Amino acid sequence: MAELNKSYIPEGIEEKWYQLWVNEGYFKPEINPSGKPYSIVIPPPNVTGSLHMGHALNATLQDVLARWKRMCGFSVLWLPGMDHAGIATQNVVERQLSGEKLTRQQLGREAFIDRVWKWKAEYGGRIIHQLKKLGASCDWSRERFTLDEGLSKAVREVFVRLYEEGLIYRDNRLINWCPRCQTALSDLEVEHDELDGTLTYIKYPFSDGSGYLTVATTRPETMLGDTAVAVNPSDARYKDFIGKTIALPLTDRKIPVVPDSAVDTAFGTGAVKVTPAHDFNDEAIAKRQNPSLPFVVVIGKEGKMTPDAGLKYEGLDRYECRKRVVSDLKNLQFVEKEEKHRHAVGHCYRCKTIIEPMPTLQWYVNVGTLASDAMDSVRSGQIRIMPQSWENSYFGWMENIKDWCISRQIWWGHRIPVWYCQKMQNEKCKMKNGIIVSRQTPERCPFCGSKELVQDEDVLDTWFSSALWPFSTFGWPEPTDDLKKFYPTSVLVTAFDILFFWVARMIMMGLKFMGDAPFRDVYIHAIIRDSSGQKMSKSKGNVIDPLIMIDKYGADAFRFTLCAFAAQGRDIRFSEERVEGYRHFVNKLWNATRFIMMNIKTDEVNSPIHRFTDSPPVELGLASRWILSRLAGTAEEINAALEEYRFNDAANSIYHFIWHEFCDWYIEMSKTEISSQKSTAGVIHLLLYTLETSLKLLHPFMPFVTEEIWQSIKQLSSASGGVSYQLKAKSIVIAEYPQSLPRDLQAEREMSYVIEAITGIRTVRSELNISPSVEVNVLIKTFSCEASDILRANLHYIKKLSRTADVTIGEDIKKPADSAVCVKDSMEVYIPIKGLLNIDAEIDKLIKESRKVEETMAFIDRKLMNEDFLKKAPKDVVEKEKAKHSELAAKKQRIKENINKLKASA
RNA sequence: GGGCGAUUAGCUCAGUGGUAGAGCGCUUCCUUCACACGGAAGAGGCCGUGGGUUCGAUACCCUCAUCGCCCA
Repeated sequence: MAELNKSYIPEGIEEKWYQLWVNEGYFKPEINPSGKPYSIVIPPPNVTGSLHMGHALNATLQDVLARWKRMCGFSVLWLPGMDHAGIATQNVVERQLSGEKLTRQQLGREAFIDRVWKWKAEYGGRIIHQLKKLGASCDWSRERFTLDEGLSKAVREVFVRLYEEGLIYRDNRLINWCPRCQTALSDLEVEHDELDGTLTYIKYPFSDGSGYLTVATTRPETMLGDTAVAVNPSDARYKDFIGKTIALPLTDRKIPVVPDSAVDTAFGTGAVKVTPAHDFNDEAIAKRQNPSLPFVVVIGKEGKMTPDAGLKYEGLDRYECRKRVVSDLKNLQFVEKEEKHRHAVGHCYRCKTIIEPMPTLQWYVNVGTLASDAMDSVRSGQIRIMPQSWENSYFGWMENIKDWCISRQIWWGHRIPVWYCQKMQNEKCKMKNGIIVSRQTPERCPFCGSKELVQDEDVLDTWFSSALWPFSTFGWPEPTDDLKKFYPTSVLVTAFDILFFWVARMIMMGLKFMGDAPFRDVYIHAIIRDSSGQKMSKSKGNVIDPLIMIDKYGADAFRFTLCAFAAQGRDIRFSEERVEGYRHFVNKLWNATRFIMMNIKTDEVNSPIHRFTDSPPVELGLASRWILSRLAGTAEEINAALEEYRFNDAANSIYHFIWHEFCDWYIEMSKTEISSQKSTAGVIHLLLYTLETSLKLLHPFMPFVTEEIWQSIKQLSSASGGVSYQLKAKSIVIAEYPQSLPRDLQAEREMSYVIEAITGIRTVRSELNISPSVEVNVLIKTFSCEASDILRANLHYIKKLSRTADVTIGEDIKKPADSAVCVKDSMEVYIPIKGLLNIDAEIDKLIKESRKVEETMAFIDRKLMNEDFLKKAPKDVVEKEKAKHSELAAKKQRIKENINKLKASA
């Protein structure tokens, strides 16, 4: 028989099979044309991105589901793609330009966009290649990009429809402005980090010279834009000051003291300066006043002070200005005191620059009804969020959702389909403010006919196009076959950090435009941290590169590790040792295969193919019946676990079966047949069948090694004439997933006697330090004739696996003098060793065991003596406790007898 | 400040209303004809604290402590 390498080496093998899978079209849903549809859209990674641990986990879990469902006969579509990551990509290319001492403004819009496309062609989409290395079974023929023509069409369609329904509007209000990226950001794109700051207490003198008020602020430079001081009308300290006027220091402005009940009387002095143009709370106060307070913009889009800040400060950076303002105020004796103060400051999520609230004209989506519909869909169970605990976060966010700012002042992205008529030649056009919103680029103004149209300079938030991903990728707004077949998708697999950014918005858009939720299940998986619990980040230098893991340990071991870790709800502490452990598992499987292959004698393997899928195979021996039943049990567990997204349970289940049942027991037992002179056809057949089925169960988790072994077995049928064991499927990818195999609980029960006997003997041998090469004689006293019968029938296994010569079995066996003993649940094992027995040590061992039994008995005694327990506990529980008690009593008695005998012989 | 989560073996983590499991590590023995990336046998845990519910709590509820996350 052809021999395999001594250990599994993934290099080369992974690429080879992946190529074949793609070439054969296995990842296309058409491979199972009549199957029920099962679809997943990948959370599109950034075009700038490269595979990190989060992606790897995310993709692995999706791939497990896709491969499993595909093998179950579903018509599986896992649709891959990327998003254009507007700000991030633009930043990357601008950085490249700055190396050439160029700015995008110098290049011009069109040339810049060309440049970005060129960049994408060259560097973008690295992650796609990396997903392939991981083994992702995506249908690459359907790969999409958010800036594709089709997806762009969908974006326009949605924008126009929402505008026509009045759900998209333009407004001038405060937004989060990133002075570095030079664009507006949505609330979600701002990260709040705690920083140590200073709370400066500033005296604001009344203009009538009657004293002063003190206000406290963390941003002294914004005082230049103050247009009021607000106090809580219920605050007795300040009631009388309402209506007075303040002479704002460092300026020549007079500003009023106004009442506002939202002012926190406990913060600072209870009087707050109001800078409507640079603070969201202040904006709200300003708008509540009647008439509303003026907005004075003192910080410009570059983060530098404007002329309105005063000649002295104009052009200064905002933080430079802060220093100057404080020192100037100090010189004028306006600073009362300074306190250290820790507070949250908003940062741009892309570049970490501190954001600046800024009044600008932007486009917004009114999310009110969209959000309430999206909440209903989860409340009604139309969408299941798993683990369910995330529903709280979902509802919490949706209930407090604010309108979504969707315009960005950048160039890379979907240009807003809005044109402004420059002429506004008639009333109708004036009424519309010359705003034209259109699916097609208009040639003339539909209202007044003017040809002077200017398109809005801005592009849409990347998430606006991502929100359409579950249907735009299927060809919407065209009524394509894919759309009909695969929408709604079956499940969305993602991490919680984009639950709001993306998931919530997809639900809103899906409900709105498809009339149905975009997916049935949302499975939220963990975030991966390093082994000390820190979030992995480039700046911390604690990033583990998945590709290095793959190179080092193979994709299979790496994937399996991720699955085994996947239970943890919120975070995973990744440890490389774990990957190494699972590489050992791959090797174990490999060697099990090797063992089987080495023992195939081609001229003997010619029994008819029997796949054991129908009736329990009664004609087989106990070990074979047992392994088939355990295989069936394992398949049951895995299918049930995957059905509920319990990836770790599924992984552990197959791991335990292959290593600790198949290898540790069945293969060891099979050696009795193989080493005998009898025909081995039967046992080889069973070994092959169990291996084949195990491979199929394992394949979604470890696609490569399972295919490699599958193909090796497959070669047998063609290469060696006599072997009739054949694999139906051309590739394991399209083999049938094992389900509903017959259990044989009787066999499992019987086998437990054999295992008990073998482990009992091994325990004694080990305790007595009997060399493995020495064969001993053993006596087994069983407590039932059933046990005796079964042990006798399987004596060959016992002898082989426990290295014993003579085994005497019976219910009335007497413990020989000078023998060591092991008391098990259904038998006692004696090994006579003349003269060599350390009687004191034996007695100590038994006393220790007896003590353990007594402790447990005492616990049960307490229960059984408790009348409340007997009265109130369920009957079966009481019965169980009673049975346990009498079992323990018997065991205790047996141990005692053994101790007495040992004492007598001493 | 609001909300959420975690706390179980040396480490990383599963888990269940009826005195606890895995992997790694550790100890002892074994290079037995698949595998030392292996085999066998072991040691190791008042299941964070204090209350409550219950016949019974590691598990359900509350308090506190520690750590972490999200949102302001």
